[in-house]
Amino acid sequence: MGGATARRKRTRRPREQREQEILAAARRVFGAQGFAAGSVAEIAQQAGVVEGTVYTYFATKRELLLRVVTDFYEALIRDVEGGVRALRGAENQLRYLIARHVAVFVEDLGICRLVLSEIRPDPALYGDAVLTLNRRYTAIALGVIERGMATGELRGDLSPTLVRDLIYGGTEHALWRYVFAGAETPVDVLSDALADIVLRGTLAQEAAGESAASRIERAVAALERHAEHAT
Amino acid sequence: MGGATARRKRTRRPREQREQEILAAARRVFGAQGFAAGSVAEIAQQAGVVEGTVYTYFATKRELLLRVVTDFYEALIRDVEGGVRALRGAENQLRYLIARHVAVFVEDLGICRLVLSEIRPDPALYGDAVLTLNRRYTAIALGVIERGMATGELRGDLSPTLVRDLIYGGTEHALWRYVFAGAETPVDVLSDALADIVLRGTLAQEAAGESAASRIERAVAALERHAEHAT
Amino acid sequence: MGGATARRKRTRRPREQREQEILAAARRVFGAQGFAAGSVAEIAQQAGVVEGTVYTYFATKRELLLRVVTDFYEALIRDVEGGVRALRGAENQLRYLIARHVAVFVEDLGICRLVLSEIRPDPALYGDAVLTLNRRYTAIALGVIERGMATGELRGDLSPTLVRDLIYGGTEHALWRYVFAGAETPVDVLSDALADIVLRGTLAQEAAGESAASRIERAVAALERHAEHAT
Amino acid sequence: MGGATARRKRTRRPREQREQEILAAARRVFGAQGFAAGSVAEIAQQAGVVEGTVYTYFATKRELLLRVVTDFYEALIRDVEGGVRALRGAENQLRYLIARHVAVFVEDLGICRLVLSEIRPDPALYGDAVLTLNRRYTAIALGVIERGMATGELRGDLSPTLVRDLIYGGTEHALWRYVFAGAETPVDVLSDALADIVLRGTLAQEAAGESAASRIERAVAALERHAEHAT
DNA sequence: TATGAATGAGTGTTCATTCAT
DNA sequence: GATGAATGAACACTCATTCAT
Repeated sequence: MGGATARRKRTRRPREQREQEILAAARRVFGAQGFAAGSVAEIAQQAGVVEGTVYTYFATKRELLLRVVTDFYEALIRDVEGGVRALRGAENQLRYLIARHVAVFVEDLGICRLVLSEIRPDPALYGDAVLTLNRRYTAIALGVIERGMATGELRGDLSPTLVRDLIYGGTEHALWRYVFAGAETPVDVLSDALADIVLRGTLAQEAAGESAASRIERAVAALERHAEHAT
Repeated sequence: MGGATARRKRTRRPREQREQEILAAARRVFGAQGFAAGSVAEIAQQAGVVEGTVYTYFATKRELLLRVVTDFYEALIRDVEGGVRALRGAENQLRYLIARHVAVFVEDLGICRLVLSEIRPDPALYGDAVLTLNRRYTAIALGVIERGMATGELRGDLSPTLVRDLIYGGTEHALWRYVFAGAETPVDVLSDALADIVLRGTLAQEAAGESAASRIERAVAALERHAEHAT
Repeated sequence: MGGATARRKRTRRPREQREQEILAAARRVFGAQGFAAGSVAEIAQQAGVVEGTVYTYFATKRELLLRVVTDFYEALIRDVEGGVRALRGAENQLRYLIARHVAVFVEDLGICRLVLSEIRPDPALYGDAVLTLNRRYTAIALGVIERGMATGELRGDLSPTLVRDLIYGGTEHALWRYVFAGAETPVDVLSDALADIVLRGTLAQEAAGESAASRIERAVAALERHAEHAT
Repeated sequence: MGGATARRKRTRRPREQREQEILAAARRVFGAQGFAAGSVAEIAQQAGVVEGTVYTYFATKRELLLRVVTDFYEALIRDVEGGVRALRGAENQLRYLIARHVAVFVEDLGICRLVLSEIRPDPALYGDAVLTLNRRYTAIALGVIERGMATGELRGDLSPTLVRDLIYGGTEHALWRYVFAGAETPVDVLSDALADIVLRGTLAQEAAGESAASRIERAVAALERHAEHAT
């Protein structure tokens, strides 16, 4: 009729573009609702296609999920590797890595939750692909730590992998609190505090009267904590 | 044997005992497959009863899950609180807490995975009961840290909650590696190493004491950043 | 122990009395929730016995229902037969029957709804027993009508059964409106109005200027209608 | 035939047609067994589809029911309104309405039973949609009655809604007898007889005109009763 | 006789996947 | 290649009834 009701033009798009639209929709849906709860029907709808079409691009729901996660990880790794290369010194680099990890968690909470809560615990999903990507991602930190130990900037008597686990695990754990509380995450403050613990430890220096600097620092830290709680 | 279908003998047990059998089955099934994937049908089968019977003991699948988790947490808390009371000194107590956390993770991986991956992210499951229990559990570490800071045994310029997050998060992260690798977890070695990092930090001593100047600089910078946020 | 917690004395009651308690509970439950929705479990609980006990008194849920209905009908019939015998004249008796029917509907709405909505439509429930009772009940009206026709007090050219159907059906239909509206039913007014229609019909009298009486009557009826709508 | 399980050929039909097939099946099943007792499984089977297919057309069993009833009512209302328009005079129109009501009850007993016995008593089913339709249907009779009273063709001293209740209620009641007896319903005879009673009443003429005195007495008594209630 | 734990067939509903068009 | 109607197996949950105690 050529009437008002927009008769959807059978949009013929390049295959590549359609695929990206479906991936974007899947990322939104999986991020918001998780893998199990997010339905293929909704992904199709958000991508502006029909359910069956999704299956011409991705053989199964699982495969679609893995592509979403893979794409996410690869962009992240590319980005972080660049960032590390631009810095000098293990401490600087570790502080950057922690800050970046905190930031990505806050920005892409949905995907992070997806990986941690649904993919990682499920052997059927957490296959070689994701495992490899995760290793590549955390290997960045591992490299930094190992080089820091080699140069003597970091203590050499600790397991590098454990240090790395502490960084990522501690970060995630700390972030959950903000997520559950529904509070705005103080990204910078949190990153610094985490880095401090990992780098300097929690034991008081044995040497008494150590330094004016540390006393000032302690005062600042107390100030920060106070401010943190006040907000 | 010989009969086509093993006609279940209708057995009768004290209520308390049946309940425990169902709880044990639920713990196995939920631990192995998770909450969503674990079916009531399988729990019933493993408990040696019929599906309907499960519902005479627990009103919903969710309620059954919560009982499983509650029972688990309460035994754990009782145990850990006793352990901490028996020790003196923050370092000793933290080392014990880390070791115990590692151990429980290894022994009850299924339940831990369940709590971390399914209950915690889902507001419908993560209700007051589990929230309270989780707080009680992590509050043990928090108390140890705060007392350590008060006595001066631990550095007082760190956020106690962050230290706690680092302990639990780092532990969990480190353990996943063994889980995925299917490797036997070296509980003692791992516990000690984690404790070392948290307590002593990763920076080499020279670096830690490097220069008053640089530490003042960093402290001021942090102060500045924080002031920006506050305005 | 003899403790505070009232250890329920194994109440040993005469069989007859237990049966009455169960019947009373069943009447409440079926009346409030209907046959399908009312569960044997709840009836047992309200009767203060255990599910299995119900089945030592009544073989099936259906049988229990039928006893409830039977008891209800028999008391009703006994009562109404007595009432009719005490009156003289078909008109008086019909007015009484209508008023009584309206009243029982209002007082025992639950049971009436049960009979009309669940028993009557279901051949499996509406067996000989209820059918017979219903016939006995409506036969009272039938007898009145037939005797009225025989004496000439009522028009003889109408089907007695149809007149009866009109009385009962019209009453029920009119009452539903109040039930749905949740309004207090004006029992007396409604009874009279129904009786008027059945007895006098709706066609205007052919004879003009018939009577001062009918004009007054009409005015009163209009007044009533007005009041009815105003509340 | 020969095959162990009749492997259903996957057929494809225009959406509209499938929907009608499912609606027809639902009408049969709900009509025969009621809403609660009729299962989606059987509807699907009778429609020649699989259970899941039903849910691609109707979101819930309840929605399917409402469509069945809505479709039924709308066709009925359309038909009856046309019929009334074609006639002149309140008596003629009422006779037509009664006859039509009797006929529809006989033809669509299942649906009528459904509406009266399951939908109307259940607030969850008897929502706005059905309520409105039912009002539209009975409003037709109401309009006829009111117009008849206005023109003086019908007695003006009766409540129009009560007259309507008598028509519909009496009709329904009378019909149950035939239904239970399993007898062929004499539609025409029944319609005429019902109309006679409603229109002319049952009192013999002498009685109807018996005495101005007694009628005045009754009217005054009614007025008194009503005044009591009003205070 | 009374108990109440146990049964098991049944319910409506969901959704990843397939395949005729 | 794209479609979307159709599939079918699975799920949590209910409840009248049975029967070992």
